[in-house]
Amino acid sequence: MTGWQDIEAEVLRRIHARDWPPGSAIPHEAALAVEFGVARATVNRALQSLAEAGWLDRRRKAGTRVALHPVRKATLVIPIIRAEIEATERVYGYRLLDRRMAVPQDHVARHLRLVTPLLHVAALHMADAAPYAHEDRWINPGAVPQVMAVDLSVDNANEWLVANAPFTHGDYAIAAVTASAQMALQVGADHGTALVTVERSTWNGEVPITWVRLTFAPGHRIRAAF
Amino acid sequence: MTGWQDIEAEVLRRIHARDWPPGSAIPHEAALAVEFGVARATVNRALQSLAEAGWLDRRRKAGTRVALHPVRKATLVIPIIRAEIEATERVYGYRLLDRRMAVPQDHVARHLRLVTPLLHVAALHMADAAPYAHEDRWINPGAVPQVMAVDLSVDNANEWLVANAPFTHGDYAIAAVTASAQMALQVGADHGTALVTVERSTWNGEVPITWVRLTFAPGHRIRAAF
DNA sequence: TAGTGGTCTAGACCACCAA
DNA sequence: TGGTGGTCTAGACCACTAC
Repeated sequence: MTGWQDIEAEVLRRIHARDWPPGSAIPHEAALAVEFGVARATVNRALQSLAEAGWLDRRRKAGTRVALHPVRKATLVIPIIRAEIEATERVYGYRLLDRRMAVPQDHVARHLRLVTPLLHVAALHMADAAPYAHEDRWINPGAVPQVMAVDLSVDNANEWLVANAPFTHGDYAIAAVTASAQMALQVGADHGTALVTVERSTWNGEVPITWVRLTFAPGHRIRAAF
Repeated sequence: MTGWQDIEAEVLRRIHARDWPPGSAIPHEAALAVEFGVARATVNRALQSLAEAGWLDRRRKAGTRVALHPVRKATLVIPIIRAEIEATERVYGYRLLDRRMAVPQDHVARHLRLVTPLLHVAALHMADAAPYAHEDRWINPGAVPQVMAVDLSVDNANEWLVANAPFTHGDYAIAAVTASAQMALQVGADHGTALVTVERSTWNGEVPITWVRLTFAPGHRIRAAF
């Protein structure tokens, strides 16, 4: 009846109720284990979960304290664009705009720490035949040589890479840009409209895989909950 | 020598190395426990961690499989603006622009499910005396009556609420807007510039606490790693 | 219904670090 | 240096669900 999630909920209740105000120390694990009538490992599991969520600060010997600034974290899911569109009952569409080997622009080269020619891909993702997002991508063929043989007018790079290019980590940046004349045309916006962009790069250890900038159609919102 | 994090690393290595390709089943906990020479609980800890990170799909009876689409999650830290600015060695500044009771705009009222008058606050956050972000906030005095007595020209609402208004959850939306003439003036942009906005609402159980929209100065980027 | 993951226990030892 | 959290173990029972 008393699982670690019950204990987590009760501790969180006490934090919210200010029984244990921010900055204060809470009883140590052994004491809570006695109070709740469970093994210490069970309390430990609950408190670790709360610490990971940012509610508690735990240090050996110093004990456990309620976080002063509950640093909440919102989790952004990095989606497959097709899935994101189909989740809202719309029909996904895709069109390849460009595919060529080229030396990357400075900011891409610097970010990926590569100056060799890369595979450049431009494409458009559509929802119910309306533009959804423009994709501007550079792929490192040194990391995924097989990509050169893929017909990217059929398989889109987004999905092919997810399925075929393992990565260990990456980074993510969201910004706002004013639509250029060309981009306005692509995403169905008026010239000068503000658009959301997401830039992402992924790595496999020290090897850069790809850099991509998605420019979304006007009105796009990136949502998260916490 | 063999802790759960070592096992996590080894499993992740096998996933990256395609020893266990996406979609394939991996050995069950008991088998891995034997292979690594540890207790099943230790293997369980490692696999749970990987499942939470999105690398594995686990279901009772069905076993554990490598995720087909490694749904990576980027973690957005929700910052105290002062801390964000001071982290880059700049001097934080704050100016209250407006404070009054008012009936909220439609979209705010709908979002918070409240039609009563709320406390409206407008303020400017600065970094080294340059505009950093404009804050447009509505606070529910029914949830935090003490806020009415706070001198918001000294204590900024952002920090006061974090320290004094416990919340259980919230939501988050990022968008791009074209700077209005007035907003352009506030954040030091040209009229028509694209600006990043972040809208956030927080709740304490069923009780809405506050809705806020931050409009950042031109060029602002929201970053995350994964 | 049986196989798999989810969790609990009681005890133990260790790592860290504030006092 | 002692108190605290971090982790491991061996065993157990339970919950879920594919078959």
